[in-house]
Amino acid sequence: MHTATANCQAAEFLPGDRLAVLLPLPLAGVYDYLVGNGQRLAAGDFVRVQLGRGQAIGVVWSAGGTIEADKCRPVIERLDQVPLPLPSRRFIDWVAAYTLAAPGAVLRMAMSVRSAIDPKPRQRRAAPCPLPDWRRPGLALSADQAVAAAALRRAVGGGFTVTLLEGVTGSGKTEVYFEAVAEVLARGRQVLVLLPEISLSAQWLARFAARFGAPPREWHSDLTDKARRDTWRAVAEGAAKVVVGARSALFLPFRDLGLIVVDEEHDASFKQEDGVIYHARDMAVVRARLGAIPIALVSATPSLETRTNVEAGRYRRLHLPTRHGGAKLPSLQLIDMRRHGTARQSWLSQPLIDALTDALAAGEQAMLFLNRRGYAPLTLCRACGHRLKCPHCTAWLVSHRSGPLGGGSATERLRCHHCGYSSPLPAACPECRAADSFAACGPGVERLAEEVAARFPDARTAVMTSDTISGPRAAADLVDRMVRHEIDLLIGTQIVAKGHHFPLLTVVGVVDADLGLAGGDLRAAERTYQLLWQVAGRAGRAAHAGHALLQTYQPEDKVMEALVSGDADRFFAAETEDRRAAGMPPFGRLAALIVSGPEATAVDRLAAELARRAPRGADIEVFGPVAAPLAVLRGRHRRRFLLKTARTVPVQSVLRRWLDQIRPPSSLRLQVDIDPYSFL
DNA sequence: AGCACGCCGACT
DNA sequence: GTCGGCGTGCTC
Repeated sequence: MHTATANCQAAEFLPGDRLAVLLPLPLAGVYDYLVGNGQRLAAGDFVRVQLGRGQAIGVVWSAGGTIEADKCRPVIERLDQVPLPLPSRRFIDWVAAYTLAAPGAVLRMAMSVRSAIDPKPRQRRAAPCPLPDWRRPGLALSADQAVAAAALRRAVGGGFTVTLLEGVTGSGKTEVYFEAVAEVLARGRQVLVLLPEISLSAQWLARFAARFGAPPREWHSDLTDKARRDTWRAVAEGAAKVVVGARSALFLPFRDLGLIVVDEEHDASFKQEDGVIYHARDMAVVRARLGAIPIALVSATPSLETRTNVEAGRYRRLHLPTRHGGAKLPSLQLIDMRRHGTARQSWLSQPLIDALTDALAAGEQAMLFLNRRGYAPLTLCRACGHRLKCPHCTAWLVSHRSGPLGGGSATERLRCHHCGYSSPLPAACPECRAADSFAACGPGVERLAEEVAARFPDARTAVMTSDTISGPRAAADLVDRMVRHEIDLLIGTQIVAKGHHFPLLTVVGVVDADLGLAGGDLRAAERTYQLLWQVAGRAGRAAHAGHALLQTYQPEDKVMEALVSGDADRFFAAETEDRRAAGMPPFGRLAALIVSGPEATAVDRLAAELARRAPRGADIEVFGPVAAPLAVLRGRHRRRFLLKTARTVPVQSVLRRWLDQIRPPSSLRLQVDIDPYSFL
């Protein structure tokens, strides 16, 4: 572990000194180098060093001394680049220690833009960007909003605090935290706003520009190299004042960060599931603490973890209980599918059809939500019952009948949603050779669109999924078409649940409200509640009353009852008690260990060895090994362990002691997931 | 992550 | 007989 950063303030390293350089590579630790003649170096400096036969750019981390001086090579040069600030360095160390990732792998996330750091790739100076103007007046705030905004403004400049800003959909949370943003800008410091699915937030960007007269800097995977380089440098130099980004923006080298906002803090996409596995919301709180700055967690349906922190007095809570501008929350109605069964090849019940008919007749818009991409989730052979499966994963192939951009090309393809495998529908059953024997089972959004087209031939419909949206522009286009009422009925996956605002949308139908409840992981109920509440909240955000209709086969389920009653507090209180009783997070700790490799026997052998050496203790339980639910993924066989401990157990050192005894053959991978959210 | 070294198939 | 596949191992 490398946590030596904090004690060297502005210590200078002089020629002949040994120093530790962190390289943005998944190495076990820092590498030692010598300060060369005429060099003066300090922690945080970007330096070019020799590594093997080649060169690499790294960051001076601390004093060296782990390796004999005669093995050390001199630093080639110090790069003319703003040094990586201390809070960023401490954050990298902290994340590495917490996630058990190599520190260099974490640094790599902070140095993702080589061309911004290395002067060798030619680059022109970026043109200056217009700055957000905090002096512009904001929208008029309601009394509730004004109280919350004043409290958030007071938090700015007051050191580390965590504030939950909770408010129903449409209550104007964004305008409230914009006031805190204005306060930070007035003080000349920087702001980071984390959003899930940044590429789909054109409406957020428009609101920001309307409030501050200039766009924020964006940070996400769809950026061009040039935009990425310009923004990275502007953040490092302090010229970029507001950055809105996906989770990786947390690792930008902010020169003087003054506030972090995590919008939709409950959103599961803040959990990074590959590479360095971390939860951006939790790490954002750590980043705020290390920077001694406030952080606001914003949500209509805060996570159970955040609610628990509020109850324990660790976080403060600001609440916006009503919709802004007098809009009413939608009515919410369950449709008991045991009574309102549908005809075969049909997924819309009569009450939902009636509601859609009424909305369309009134010139309003409707939305159908089904969290399943493609045409049908399963294709089977009518002759022998064979199910078409992915050759590389333990998963059914999903049939897709639309072209990649939603065009209705007639060719049917089968796709694996886990590995990207794709093939045409075979001419005959690979098992029994029967021809033309395939039957599509169950609905995806494409098939739902087919039913809608048959039932509402005059309605203008569109399907919104990651398959029909190729990038931020396509998403914005579709949202615009919806806002301009060029679409009557929008069909979509959870992409449509995100914070879009459609004034004419009055009816939301959830085709399969039970979908998220299967599988029974510890957050299934919570997640389903949050998702369905968010989807329902799309309805009736302006002058018109909204109605949400949820088709369910288990209307007596606690989630469904909570949604109809609107009593979120009681639902979360019950969930919290369940978690407390079971010693589950946030009252206990979980870590997952996943062994994977191309050969099942080798994977099992390593898993057995891990099981033999599993940690024991009063407050420690180890479950496994078991085959992962996705037993084979991308051709790799997978076995899982789950480590469950009391809150007081230092789970990282337990894991380290466990794993240090084992040297896995290089064809096998051992993945640690601290605080797992996915149990696949 | 690169970039080596290292043993087994199709070519000038 | 070589050129070259990418499997494993190291870089201060």
